[in-house]
Amino acid sequence: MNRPVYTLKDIAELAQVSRGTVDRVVHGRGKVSKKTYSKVKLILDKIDYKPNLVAQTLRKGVLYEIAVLMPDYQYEIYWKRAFEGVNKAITDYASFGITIQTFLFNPYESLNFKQQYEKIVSGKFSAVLVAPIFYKESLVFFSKCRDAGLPYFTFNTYLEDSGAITHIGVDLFQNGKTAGSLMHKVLSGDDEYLVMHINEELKNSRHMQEKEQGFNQYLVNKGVVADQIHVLTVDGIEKIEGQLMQKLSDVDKIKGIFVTTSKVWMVAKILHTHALDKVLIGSDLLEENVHYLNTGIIDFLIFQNPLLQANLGIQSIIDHLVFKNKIHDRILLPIEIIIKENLREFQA
Amino acid sequence: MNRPVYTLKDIAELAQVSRGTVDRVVHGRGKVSKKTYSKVKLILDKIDYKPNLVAQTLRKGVLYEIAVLMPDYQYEIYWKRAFEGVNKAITDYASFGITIQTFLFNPYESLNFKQQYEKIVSGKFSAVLVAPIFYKESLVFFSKCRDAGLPYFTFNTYLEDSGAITHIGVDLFQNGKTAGSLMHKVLSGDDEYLVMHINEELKNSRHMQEKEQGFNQYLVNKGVVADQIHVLTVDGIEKIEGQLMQKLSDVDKIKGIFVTTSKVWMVAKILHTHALDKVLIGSDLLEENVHYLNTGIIDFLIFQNPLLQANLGIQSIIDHLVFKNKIHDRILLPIEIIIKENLREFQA
DNA sequence: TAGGTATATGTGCACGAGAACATATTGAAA
DNA sequence: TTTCAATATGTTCTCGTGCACATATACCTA
Repeated sequence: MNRPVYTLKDIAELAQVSRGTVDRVVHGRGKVSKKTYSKVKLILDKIDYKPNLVAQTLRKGVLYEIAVLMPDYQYEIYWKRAFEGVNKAITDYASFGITIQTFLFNPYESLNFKQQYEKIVSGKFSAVLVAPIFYKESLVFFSKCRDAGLPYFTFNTYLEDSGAITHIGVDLFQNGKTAGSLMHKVLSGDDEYLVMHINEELKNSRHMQEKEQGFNQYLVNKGVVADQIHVLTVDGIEKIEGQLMQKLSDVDKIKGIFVTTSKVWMVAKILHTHALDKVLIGSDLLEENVHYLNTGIIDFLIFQNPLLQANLGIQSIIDHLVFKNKIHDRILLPIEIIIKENLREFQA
Repeated sequence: MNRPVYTLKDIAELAQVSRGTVDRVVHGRGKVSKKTYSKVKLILDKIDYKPNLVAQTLRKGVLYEIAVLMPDYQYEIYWKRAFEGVNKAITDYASFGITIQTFLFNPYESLNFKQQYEKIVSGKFSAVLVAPIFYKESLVFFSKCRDAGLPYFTFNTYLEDSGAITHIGVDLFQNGKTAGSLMHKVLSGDDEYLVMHINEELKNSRHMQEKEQGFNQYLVNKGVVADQIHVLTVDGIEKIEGQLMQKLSDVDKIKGIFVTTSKVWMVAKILHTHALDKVLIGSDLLEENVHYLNTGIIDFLIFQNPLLQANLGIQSIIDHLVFKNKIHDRILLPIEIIIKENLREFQA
């Protein structure tokens, strides 16, 4: 079953050369005659030599340094969990010679994003994990990484053709479908639906679109007619209450509301003060959302485990660096459905 | 922030003794005078010396050997995922000097369980992870472990006061509450509920009880009266259809069925052949269950990620052995709610 | 006090890889 | 053919631990 493990010494003996020469072939450090090179290379390939990581780490002190570039949770609490995921990875892998350095940026300042990525590009990292929430700036960053020969991995925000080795995230379309399905199970035949976009920031707009489309597609497949699905886009927090109440009084058959962003608690608050009973679905485990889930105003929260995303991101990088595995282009994480009763374990 | 890392050599210099002496103090190998011992020990404590794992692994070849004792999925397909979780851990940690040996037993033969654990007890393992599905036999095993000074961790099946260092599992009561909540959201006021236990094996009975209690408690709290909740215990697969159809014709207000075991697909099959439309909730991602989830007969599956349980089990052991962390007594994993729309990612 | 034996302490090697340094081999020009 | 450089190959030391072995003290007895 298990093939024997060869060391440099073994190979040196097999090839009748010295360890140093084998080492040069392994690392392509030149200074090897063609003849010896091919002789050693042949053996190397046949036995699929993998250097002993432990020895490598002991010798080099540090095996790999990984950079993480993500928003600072001081500005957006959503990122706190992702940060924790990175921290977990830091402690988990420190003893094995892998160090991780975190670069946080203000998610409302693309300039700050640039400042941080400059540090990474000019540093001496083996790979970088990034949450590319700024579209244009990220493309520039990627091209700089390619120039520097720095492998990059993305999480949270998917950019098509980014050139990232692996992306770790969730399928937003499916996320919307999940919301649609849950709501459809709970409501009955001629009830009507409302999709709400609470849109402080343009950078989220694609996210919201995808979710809406998934939501619609599910319902339409189930025979809900387009007239039964309403959309409300609010582009300022102060306008929410007015616009929502207007909509609900215009269309009193609306029985379910799907909020595409994490600001669902604002809707919950409004429903609560007006004593309105609707099926309410939102995203993310913000403290406020959890509160309204517990009080029963929010029925479902859909959760894209940011802690796990970040943690898996690091793991993928290590897989790539250490084990040289060609892994998946895209790792899709579960879309978690959260209700009051299964909330606790997700908060741990 | 980061304290400096001391090596044996550093400490030897600080204490004005040789590396060998420090080594003897660290490992308590005797042959050290009281005076030197306390001198070295003092320094050791002050700087909180932790041996370099990498060097240790290089020197010793293997750092730790971990045994896993769990059912063979050839007999019960549920365990396949757990097995995969263990395998993942094996490949993940192999390079770091941690080897894992798996001992599978027939979950219908307690004798086989004993045979396997004997091998572990008489082996040279550093720790063991066990799914203690046989109550009495497990207690014996635990006491043998304690005698042998072998730390043990449990997963999947929780035994109170087992003496395990950590248990990894899900809260079954909460599992039942989750089912109750989901069903209550979907059904309306005077619909009635049915809890089904499909009980091939006594060993599952406690599981099923806990789930039923959680289910009941939730509904009763919501004002559902006890008369609306029916229970059907089936103790032979061949009797399911007869008993179920009898029940449903007796009580035609039953609109939702909660099956406490993973055999929910059998109920789905029956409902399907009789063209009955009920809200159906069950457990576990068996192939058959997934099929009926996809065809819409099963509405929700509640999932206790066995892969993650096993994987986290190994991780806890490593935390304990390598980092000597005193961690939690009990790790509770999320209760995952699965519908057709978010199924895909859980199967990966 | 010499001799011997416990007991205490110090030293050297191995683990496998990496890299600096040392040595050997080639080839071309004088 | 000699000389020198360029290239090719071999050797040795380092990383931190663990353990076997070597050496050094202390203690006891004749």
